[in-house]
Amino acid sequence: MRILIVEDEPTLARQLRQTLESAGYAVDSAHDGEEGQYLGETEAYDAVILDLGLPEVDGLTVLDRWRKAGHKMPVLVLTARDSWSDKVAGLDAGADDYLAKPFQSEELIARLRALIRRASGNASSELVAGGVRLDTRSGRVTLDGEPVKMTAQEYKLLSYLMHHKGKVVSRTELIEHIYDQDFDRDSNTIEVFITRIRKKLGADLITTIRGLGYSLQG
Amino acid sequence: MRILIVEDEPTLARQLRQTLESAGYAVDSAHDGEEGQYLGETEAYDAVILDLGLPEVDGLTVLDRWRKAGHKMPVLVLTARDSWSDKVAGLDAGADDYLAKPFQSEELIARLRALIRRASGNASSELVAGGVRLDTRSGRVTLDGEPVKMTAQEYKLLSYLMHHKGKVVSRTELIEHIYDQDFDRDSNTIEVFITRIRKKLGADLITTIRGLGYSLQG
DNA sequence: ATCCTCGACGATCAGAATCCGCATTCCATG
DNA sequence: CATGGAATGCGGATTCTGATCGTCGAGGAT
Repeated sequence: MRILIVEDEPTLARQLRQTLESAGYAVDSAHDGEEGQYLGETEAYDAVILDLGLPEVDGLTVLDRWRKAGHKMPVLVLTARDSWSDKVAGLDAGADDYLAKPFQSEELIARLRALIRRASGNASSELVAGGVRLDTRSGRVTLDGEPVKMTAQEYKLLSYLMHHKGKVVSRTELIEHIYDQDFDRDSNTIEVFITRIRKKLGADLITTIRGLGYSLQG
Repeated sequence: MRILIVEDEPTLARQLRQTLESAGYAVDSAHDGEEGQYLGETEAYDAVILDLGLPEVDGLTVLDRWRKAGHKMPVLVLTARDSWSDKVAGLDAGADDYLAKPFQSEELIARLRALIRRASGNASSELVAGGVRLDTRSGRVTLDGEPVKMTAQEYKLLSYLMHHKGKVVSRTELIEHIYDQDFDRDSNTIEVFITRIRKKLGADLITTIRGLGYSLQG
């Protein structure tokens, strides 16, 4: 999953990035509203963390423009503590959740997870396909009840597929959602990791649709 | 389906081509207005993506000339962000849709699909003929409810026929819309694929009109 | 009018060429 | 040492080509 952070304050931005990366997300960050708006329009994110107090273009404006342009990705808004009006305005402008600063990283991660889950239309934090279960809270994967050890990258790939069960996911889409901005687009890593996942979880789990991409059975 | 890209900026042009090709379109590209105009007049496209800011001949001029010459293919105009006047002028000159740069590839594909669908007079993204259903979004085909596996080329051919249900489609037309510029025009591939499609979906679906081409029942 | 013949066009098949995905190995990094 | 990413060769699926076969229909002969 790939996240965009729009936050001008360098310390907080760095801290956020670290938290998210160690939770297994691919992270891009923007330091002002303009850059944030641009990235949000251009790149494919599974969620955005948006600070409302920004230089150049205000956070609310950015959010509003995204929504008007038809971008539907979940947005988690960061507000100053007890800034009730900000919160209301944010929800009005189309925020999906909000969090008052300061906050604990666990809470951020939890909310983010919930956001992404809701966006993909899943009710529980446990995703199931065939004999495979993936718990997004603990990051554990089991096959027929037996725990399976996954590496970070394998997990990300599998998780994205399971979030989009039934849909045909192109290689490009996978690359866009698993890696951040600068990544060599013609490389066969995706194939390699698909192979590795199949080796661990069985060959039937992931179906290849030749020329289009991969798909997980509903 | 075959698309013409008229875009002078090499990076964007390449990126567009890649996106479209991986979505299964045949792509030609022109790097300035003159070339674009020529191709648009000469070749048969199912849609055109036209950047307004072009060297040599301006995009609007090109569009205007096409329309005056009676070319009716759907045109998706790319405008600079918030360039309201461009948008208005574009729509005046006969653009069918517009998209502000920058944009996400997914959105481009979605709009293109909508454009082509509208042009062929279909309301939904699902095309039906006899017991055969084709969903242009997911790229799946079913016969009497049963999913049928189609190869990329078979799918393209079928899709074109279904978009032009009832009309008699000549072999030349099929070649022009399924392959891009450089393709050997005297080859019997079309016949081969027609045979294969009939084998998968039943012989009655596609009628041969001797000397003219093929046709799908309304 | 009916039948026959011939030519043109379309259908089908088999094999060649090509493309695409897969596995494996290797190297870099931390 | 474990992991992630790059390079390579293999193998099967897909596409294309060329050859052959079948069929339709025009037009002439009866």
